[in-house]
Amino acid sequence: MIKITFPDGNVKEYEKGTTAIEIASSISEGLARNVISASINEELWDATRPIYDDASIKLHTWRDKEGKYAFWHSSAHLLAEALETLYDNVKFGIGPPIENGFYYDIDTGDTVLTPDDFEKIEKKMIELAQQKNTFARQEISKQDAIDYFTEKEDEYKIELLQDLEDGTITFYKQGNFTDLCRGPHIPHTGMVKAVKVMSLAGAYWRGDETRKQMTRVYGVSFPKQKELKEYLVLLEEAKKRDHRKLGAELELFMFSDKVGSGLPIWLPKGTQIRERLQNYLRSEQEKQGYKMVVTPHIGGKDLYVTSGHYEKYGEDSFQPIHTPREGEEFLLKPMNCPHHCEIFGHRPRSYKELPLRIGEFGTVYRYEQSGELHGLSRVRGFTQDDAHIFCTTEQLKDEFLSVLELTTKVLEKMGFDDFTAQISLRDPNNPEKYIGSDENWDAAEAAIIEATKDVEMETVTELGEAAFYGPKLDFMIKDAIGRKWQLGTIQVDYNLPDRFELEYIGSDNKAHRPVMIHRAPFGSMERFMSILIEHTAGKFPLWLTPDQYVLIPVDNKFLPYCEEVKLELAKHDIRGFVDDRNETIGKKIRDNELNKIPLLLIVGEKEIEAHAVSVRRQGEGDVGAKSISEFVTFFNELL
RNA sequence: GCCGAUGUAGCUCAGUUGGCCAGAGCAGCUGAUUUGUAAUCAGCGGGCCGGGGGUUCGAAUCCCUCCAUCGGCUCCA
Repeated sequence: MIKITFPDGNVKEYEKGTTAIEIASSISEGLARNVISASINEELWDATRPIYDDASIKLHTWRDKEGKYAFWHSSAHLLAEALETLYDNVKFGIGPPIENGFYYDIDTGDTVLTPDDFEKIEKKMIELAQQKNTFARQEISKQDAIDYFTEKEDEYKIELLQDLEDGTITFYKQGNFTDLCRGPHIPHTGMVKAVKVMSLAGAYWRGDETRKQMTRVYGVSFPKQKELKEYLVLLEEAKKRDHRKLGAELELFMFSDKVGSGLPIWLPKGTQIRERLQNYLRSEQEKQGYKMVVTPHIGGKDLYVTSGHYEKYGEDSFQPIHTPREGEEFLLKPMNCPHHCEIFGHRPRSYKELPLRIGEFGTVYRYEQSGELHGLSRVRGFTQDDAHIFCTTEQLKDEFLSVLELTTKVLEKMGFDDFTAQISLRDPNNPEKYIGSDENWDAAEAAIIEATKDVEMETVTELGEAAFYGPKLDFMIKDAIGRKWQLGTIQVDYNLPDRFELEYIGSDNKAHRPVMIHRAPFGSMERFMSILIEHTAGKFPLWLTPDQYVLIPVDNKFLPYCEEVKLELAKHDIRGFVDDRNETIGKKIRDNELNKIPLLLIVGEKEIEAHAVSVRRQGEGDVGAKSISEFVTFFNELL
């Protein structure tokens, strides 16, 4: 007998060689049917793999990440099996699960796959799935494995095998398809009830652009047909919310070939929103003692030689601007930090001035690769809601706390209430990758960890994701339809203060080097705007939206009353406009609904008599007539 | 930057064996209509068919090239 420990601490005895599925069925048959994989002693196992020793167990189903990954991973094998059945000479790279589904990188030889092939592939996958083939796990020696793929002439698998250690290699076989794989897999293919081949893309073998480009086939699969349908509806919804589409429709921003690609132009309505966001953040920052500055859009080449950016990015950036004076060169600024370092170093600083918080809505230019550009979320010119905090190591934690507080407050104000923080720390195995003393790193990492604990923020920690100059914290938010985005960031930097030889005089009357924190709650105005548009589907919070109401007269002879109401509302800081077009009321309502104006105020004879407006909320319909003062109260309650 | 797809009016899209003056709806303009909660009617204007080069008697349509956009890859100070 072996002892199995459950996540709640319960211990039960089972026969040696029992499987996770059998353990599940000892709890309930329903659970057994849904078990996909299991963690045995924190290691991912097949649910069908016999357990011979005492172990802890955690069962995974479709509901958890591990279960989904095993499910999609198995689906990737199924995809490979289908492709091998349908096409000759297909060679396989890797086929992992991803956030939403799975892919398989294949070398199709002379065959070219097109979207027209998707249906055929899906059908074959379902046909194979219905055979309810098990995923048979087999431990195999390295040589036997290489022999197998040599005979199959699959050089990609052979290359993968070269990097693996003998004794750790396993094959999985379902139906007629055998793959090199660590597992785990679902108990049998029959669990896959719905599949959709999503798209094709090129991807380099092993992510190396000097190597062969393979065809990456993306797919997604589900245990129920209904879930596939729901997923496709979600994709449709995401398409409707696409900020590039809404940005054009609502006239928030545009691009121009003549101005250049990746250089967004903010239109009046977009600008209004952007300025309101900035004003809000500015006032919150002022409460926390930030000092705003304005610095030029360009800086002398030496500035970036000092910062080290010239060496690192000079080649791939916008090239220097030359002047009539020989040898004089300026660069478009790719970040604000060097300018802010110059501000700090401008005169002697006392410890009494620290922490010194210098903020700027600083516009920067980076020559992103052409294939990277994407709407507002990846651009070549953008404005960071930047600030740099110069402080002592001892002040780090408190500064972190106040940045966390600020960011949390700001995000909640924008309607993002689901967010976590990712803490990126050093890779303990590669200490040489980082600059700065161990002491400083330890202190900075501890400060971040303690600060997030103090505010009870949910965090995930990634080792090795820190920048070479310091650890960082990134805010990850979940939007209205469940997608995750990375927003603002807080980074500790030991590098730039060093390079700029920044110093302050301590209470001991000696010079000390300050620590620098880079932080941007929004990240950039552009990127934040893109996420905000998709999160709200263009229905911005009332305080932020360009036009809060539109006045629609039943007949244009009531236009003077509209103007009167508009003036009165303006006195209460309520902004909007009168739709004075020569159109029917039905048309005006339709157009303004589509433009997502939050409040439609309809007025005619009746309203004029009662000094009122009939209120219609966007997307919700008529909510009845209100006197002007009632409307003001109603409005303020909506804010 | 790399792979693949796409590019026709402000927007959404028709338009292939290469051939009459390149079409529609919406938007725009003009006029009529004066409207009570999601599209009033009529008329008009609008296109170097992404740019350049080529093949051809003839190119939106075929070829080359550049640019942009989209989906990925790689990248993101």
